[in-house]
Amino acid sequence: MADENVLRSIGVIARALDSIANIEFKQFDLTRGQYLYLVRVCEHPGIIQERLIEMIKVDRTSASRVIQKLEKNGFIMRQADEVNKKIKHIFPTDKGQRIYPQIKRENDYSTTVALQGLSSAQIKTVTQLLTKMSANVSADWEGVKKGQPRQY
Amino acid sequence: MADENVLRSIGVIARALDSIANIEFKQFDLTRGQYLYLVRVCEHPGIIQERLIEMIKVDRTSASRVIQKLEKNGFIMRQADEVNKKIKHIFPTDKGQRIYPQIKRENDYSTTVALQGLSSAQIKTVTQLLTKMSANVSADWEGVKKGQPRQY
DNA sequence: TGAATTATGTTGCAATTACAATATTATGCA
DNA sequence: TGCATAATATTGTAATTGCAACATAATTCA
Repeated sequence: MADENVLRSIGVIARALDSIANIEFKQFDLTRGQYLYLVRVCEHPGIIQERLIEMIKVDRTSASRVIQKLEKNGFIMRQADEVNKKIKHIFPTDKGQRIYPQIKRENDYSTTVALQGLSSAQIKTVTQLLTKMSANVSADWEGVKKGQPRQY
Repeated sequence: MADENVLRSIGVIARALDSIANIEFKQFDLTRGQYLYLVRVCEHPGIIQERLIEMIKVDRTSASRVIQKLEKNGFIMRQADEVNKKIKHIFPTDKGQRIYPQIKRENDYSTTVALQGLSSAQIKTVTQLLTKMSANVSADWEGVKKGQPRQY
């Protein structure tokens, strides 16, 4: 079944580029996994933890710890909501914002590498299809994380 | 830059489906990450660790430990090479082989979910493009893992 | 209106992961 | 032919990760 290679390729690309990014961001004092959160916080200042979790599909306990660490190390800061005592808004600090262009640059470079040899039309196609696939798996992830087994 | 969404979608799909798989394989006494190795060993009996590492793009120390654990728990067995004392061939045990159909079934189901709404032509296209992208990032991964910084 | 349920975030604990260093063996080269 | 280099795998260590349980607050519902 050739279709299975879709997910295998996705897994390989994700692991390879994640590993590369973690290694490359060590020079900015970002430890494993931190860049993933920091870049989203920079692009969505004021976001709350729950929205981040939904956006990037990570475990809530991992997110809690990474965000604590990013705050401790001065990359982000958290602000309580004025009305809703349950949520805290996350903002990048100056230090965090200064690193954002490097993360963008690395991400753009990795994208260039990954897309090498693809035409503009193919890039557009693969982008659209992956966006759809991402949306497709989203519901299953939420359900399984909430303890609802998938039936198959 | 819309192109950056390619890698973001890939990351989301990979994390979501990996998390789902780890949760679903707990019932087969497979712990986090183990299914990834076991399925490849079942499909490539006799493979050596180095080849597995290249195939799935994981850290060699992680691979060493996961394989040890899989052996300890009776899913695989290792055999020294007759000629080359440095390599060990990895085979699935009966126990390991019995779980293979379940891993395949889960993987097929996840593929079905991910590809929902895509036509056959689109599936073929995205498969081909992802295979190419996977090959594209492979060289960078090997270089960076060997300590060679990327220039950009 | 008050209890039940859901939402958001955190902590204890144990397992996993990866860096750095190490060990052993095979291969390359002068 | 012997030394240097590369290849394959492992271990010590510390950091990260996720399950299960927990805490607090908001929302739902009878």
